[in-house]
Amino acid sequence: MPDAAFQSEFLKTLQARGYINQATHPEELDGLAARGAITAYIGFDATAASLHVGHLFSIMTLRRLQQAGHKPIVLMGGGTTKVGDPTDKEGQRPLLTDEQIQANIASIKTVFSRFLTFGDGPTDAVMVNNADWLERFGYVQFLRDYGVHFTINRMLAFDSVKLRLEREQPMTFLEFNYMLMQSVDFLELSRRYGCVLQMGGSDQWGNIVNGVELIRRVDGKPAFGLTTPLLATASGQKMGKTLGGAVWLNADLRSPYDYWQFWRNTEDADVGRFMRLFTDLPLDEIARLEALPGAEINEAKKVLANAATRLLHGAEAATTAEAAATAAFEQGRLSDDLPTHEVDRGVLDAGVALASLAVEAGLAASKGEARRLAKGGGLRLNDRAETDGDRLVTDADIVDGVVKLGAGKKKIVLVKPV
RNA sequence: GGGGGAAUGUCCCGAGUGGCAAAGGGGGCGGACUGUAAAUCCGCUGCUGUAAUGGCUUCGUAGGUUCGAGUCCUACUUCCCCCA
Repeated sequence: MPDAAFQSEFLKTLQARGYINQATHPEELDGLAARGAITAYIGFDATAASLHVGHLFSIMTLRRLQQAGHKPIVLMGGGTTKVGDPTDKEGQRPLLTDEQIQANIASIKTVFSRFLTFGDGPTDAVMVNNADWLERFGYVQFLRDYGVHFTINRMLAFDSVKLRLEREQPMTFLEFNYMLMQSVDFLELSRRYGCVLQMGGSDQWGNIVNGVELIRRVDGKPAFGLTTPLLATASGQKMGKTLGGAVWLNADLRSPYDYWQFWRNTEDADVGRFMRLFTDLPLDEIARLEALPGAEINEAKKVLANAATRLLHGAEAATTAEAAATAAFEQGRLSDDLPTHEVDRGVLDAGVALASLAVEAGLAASKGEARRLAKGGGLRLNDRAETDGDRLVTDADIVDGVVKLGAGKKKIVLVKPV
């Protein structure tokens, strides 16, 4: 992106906070956004029961849009999920059934209301499902209406397709059509809502540009695309997977405490960038915090964790999570708000192997793994490393009503007899 | 339609002579050092079980040969390349 001085509040903010990777016709878009409210959308496919931290980038982009006085559209990919986006995947993934997709959409939906204000007002967010139009086309009609606007020559040149071909990996005709469907989505939203902008991750550039061109060609209407940078940590790792699995946004899959911990464990070099992207903290405050020297940067990480958790789970959950973390890590105390696993009192009366208990509590995937963890000194029982995975855990190990299990330094589960 | 090649530890890449739970790497997890950071070093990374030898299940699918099959044979599936 050129360092063009944007006029519109929206683009100024995006640029200042580091959301922009690429944009089509940036000056034109800026002018439009400066003159009045625009409508923009981002699509989300329903491939899992929850979105994860990687999607947060997109969600926050929509939030910025609304904050700047524009109208966001959340597009659920009920139709496109059935086809499967070939982008960045080496192979085709198994096709989901209608029921799975419906269930996923229902589960995903809940998260958006925390970041966006929905309603009927001019800048209220709306949620739509592309199954509403994509599933209504007849094959011949679809080909005649839209197929004529796409050349194979050009489609083959896009990265999503080119990479597959270069790696000699199969790309089915089904997936090949994803690009058309996404383009038609944009056209459809342009017609229904006067949507002029599609945003997305940088891997979506090809898909987005196609939509922009389709609208300009078919309807002669203005249309723009804007992509966000790929989200990676400063040390180059893909973001979103830490401490055992994806960082899901739904609370039932990843507790607020874990979510808080995820942000608390941010690398030093990422703190400023993440605060700009994932919190509403003012820029000058962020600049001050990220400049904290040495270990003081940990204060900034707490601010980040609090702000990010507050956005997703609410202020109360954030406070609770911080208190639990402070107690556990800084004071070595227990807090009821740590993740808890309940067991029958009888189990402890009889005694249960430590390894089994660790598996039950979710600290290890199998007993073998738990044993290895123990042997490596990574399994702790009431804060003492326990190298024997077969050691029986009994009533005698209950301290203050719970047995405290730890895997590594950061994962703690309280086992509570009931 | 004909000919040739390929599918490996359910995270990925990838070596593999009939004795193989299967080299190596990435990733992940754990330990040390630190600041709940990064970098670095060390260990672990199929399930299950013993103090320990063990048992079970894995190399595209299904059969077969063999004391023994990832490795050989047959059929099938999928993919790649060449010819038509």
